[in-house]
Amino acid sequence: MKRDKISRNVILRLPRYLRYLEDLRKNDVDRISSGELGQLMGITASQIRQDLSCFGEFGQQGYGYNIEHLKEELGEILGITRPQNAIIIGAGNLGRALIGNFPFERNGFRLTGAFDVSKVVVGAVISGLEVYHMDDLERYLPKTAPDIAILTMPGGVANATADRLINVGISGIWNFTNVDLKITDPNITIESVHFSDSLLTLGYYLSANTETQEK
Amino acid sequence: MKRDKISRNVILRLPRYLRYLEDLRKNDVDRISSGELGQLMGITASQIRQDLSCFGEFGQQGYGYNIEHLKEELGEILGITRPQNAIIIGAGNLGRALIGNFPFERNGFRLTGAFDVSKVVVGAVISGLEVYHMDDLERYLPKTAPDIAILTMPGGVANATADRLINVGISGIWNFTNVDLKITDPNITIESVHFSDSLLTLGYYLSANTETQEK
DNA sequence: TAGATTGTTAATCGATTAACAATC
DNA sequence: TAGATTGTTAATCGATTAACAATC
Repeated sequence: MKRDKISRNVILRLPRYLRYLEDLRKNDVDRISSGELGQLMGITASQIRQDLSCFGEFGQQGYGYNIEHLKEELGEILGITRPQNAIIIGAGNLGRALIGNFPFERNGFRLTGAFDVSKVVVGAVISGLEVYHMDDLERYLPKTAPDIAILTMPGGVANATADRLINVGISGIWNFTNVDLKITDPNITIESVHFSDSLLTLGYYLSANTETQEK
Repeated sequence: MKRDKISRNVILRLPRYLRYLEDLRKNDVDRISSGELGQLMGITASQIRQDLSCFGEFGQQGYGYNIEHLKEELGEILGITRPQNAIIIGAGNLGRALIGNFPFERNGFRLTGAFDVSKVVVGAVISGLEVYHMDDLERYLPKTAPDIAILTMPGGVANATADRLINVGISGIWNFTNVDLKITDPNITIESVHFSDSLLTLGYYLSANTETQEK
């Protein structure tokens, strides 16, 4: 597959496609045309067809797309069918929120362990998941067998922790700290969720709107 | 200001600029050229100068940018200096994580209340913030005076809740639910943090990498 | 079959990068 | 002053949209 050349913009739209398809299936809709889906999502039919054509031919002329089928193809592309193990570093409020509520399985991941440095949480079991001490990372490698790590600890130690995790063989990081990880290895995939970047953006548009109204 | 035409791509980079400038200030750096900053951030000097020129002239030929000054200008643009009131809807794990740990003040917001529907949390005080019942939203409007609402409740009720909040005068939403809010009013600003979209993206790149290696 | 809709090629639009005169 | 670096205009690159032949 010539996945190398597919632009990030396309990739970022795939999960949204999947969400809409899941919704449609829940409402017992069987098929949809790119035109209808585009209307639903607020984008052009062209864009949908272009995006999907990066990965194969999933539709049928005169019919559109079979939703169940397309949903499965997208799931395949996004790796949902090949679950990866994840460990979570930092069992504070955010870590616990993810452990307790986030549907990892439905997104192609499996939580196999949590790590922290605080004596208050180490040894605890949160929603069935054991919390180990960060010092024991290596000891629990056979048990946790992590493919990726989720960083929910303070940003100050994020880069040092990331380096350590990469050293033990992790290949991806889901980064919730408010720092850009300085990783040079191109084989390590990093996805960041920057809460404050998002909120600042909201702040910008709020201010911009206010100014417009004042005129 | 002709803010209307500024592309979203530019806006999304502003918080990142601000983060780097704050870091530099912490390290007692006073000035920086677009070339140096670009190197640091992994983007071109041209892009930085283009982005900033949307908002004004903050640099000086032959010198570069005064970091403290630019930092303040960006803060101004992002509205940090005009704090907005925020209420949080949903005092579950994620809500509590935000209440307890997120630096709202530094990002131009002030938490004035939390709302939930569960008897377990209503009436509680979390990190100094009172949790009211969602039924009492209107009653606490004078006290909370919200400009925006943060949605951390289940996705199923997100759209109904958003409508209700807009009815009581909110002008922005920071959406953590995994649904696209169906809001038609163009004066309402919505910023979403879609955890699972982000994780699915990570899953895609992990799969793509594996395939490449297998070749 | 006729109508609908795909996948894909071409045209357009917008965003990023390069270049450079202005000037600190 | 000479060197450095800006803000901005022009050139390039990439992404989105439009168009259409192929075909279910």
